[in-house]
Amino acid sequence: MANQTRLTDFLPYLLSITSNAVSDRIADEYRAHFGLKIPEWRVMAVLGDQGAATQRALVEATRMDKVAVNRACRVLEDRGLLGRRPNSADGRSHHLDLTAPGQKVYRAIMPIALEMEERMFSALSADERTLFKDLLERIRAEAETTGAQP
Amino acid sequence: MANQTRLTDFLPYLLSITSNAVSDRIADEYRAHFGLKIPEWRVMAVLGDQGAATQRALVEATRMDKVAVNRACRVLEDRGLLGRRPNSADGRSHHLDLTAPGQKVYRAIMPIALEMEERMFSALSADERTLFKDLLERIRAEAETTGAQP
DNA sequence: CCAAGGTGGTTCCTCTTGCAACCAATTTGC
DNA sequence: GCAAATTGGTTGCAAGAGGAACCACCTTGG
Repeated sequence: MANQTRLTDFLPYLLSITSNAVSDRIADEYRAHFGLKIPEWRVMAVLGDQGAATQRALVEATRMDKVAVNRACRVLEDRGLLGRRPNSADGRSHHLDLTAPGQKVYRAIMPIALEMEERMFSALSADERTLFKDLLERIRAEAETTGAQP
Repeated sequence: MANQTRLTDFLPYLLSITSNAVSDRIADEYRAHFGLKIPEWRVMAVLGDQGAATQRALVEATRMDKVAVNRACRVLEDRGLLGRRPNSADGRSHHLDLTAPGQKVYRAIMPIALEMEERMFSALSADERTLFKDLLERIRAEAETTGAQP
């Protein structure tokens, strides 16, 4: 076992600084290419992949706060990348979907996103990436089980 | 290869939400037990392990912004957990170190921190943890090489 | 039906975070 | 030995994130 009193050996610390390094790098890229922030990119990714959704559905799909989803949607709507249509089944919400320009941007982003992921994780083999995903999933599941208590 | 157009298959996304889940969980714990935020805890961890240091050294050790370090130190100082002594070698900076009460808190925190890490990563075997650390290191190195350009 | 409670969405406010400008002290170059 | 550049630290500001309160609409129980 390594010296477990060193900050640089704490897994949560390593996880945090690695995640930050990757996020910063990616945020720069999205902003430079498309003027999109990460929340906005996430919303587009879900809509482009799954098609129309309500904000509620987007909150679940992106694991973001509903306020963050709302803001991202409004920005995208203002830029004409996203449209709202009344939800006949529920007057409180709308169906959100990419507009034609939105889909165009989406199709332009995807290759860049994949290429960036490729570059970012080029240090890992295909097997290692699969394993890494699996480890992350298990850690997250564990971290989320012991939730906050009122 | 998995469907690479799903947000939930993107490694940066998985990394981000996992890191957030772990960080939130840990932040709750530190606040509940000691009223410490993560930046403050990191400073204490480094000082407790390495002994006295300047803010500059803490910035490097914790990979936090110098402003974050400064604020964390001031909070700890106000609580009497950390002391400043003039740096005879450089009048601009001070040597910061844990006070006696600070060391007491440090010794109380460490077991809890280790136990929390243990609980959080209990889904992983010892080998998997080592591997996970290694993967994180490689990813971070890669993400940091391609830095921002002016 | 209609009152009470629940839910999607929005706004407001607070707290945190990071950058940029700044001050003081030190080092470097002439 | 002093002006210029550098560095450690501090302050101020502005953007981001998240919580709580709120509105509009829906659902359920009497």
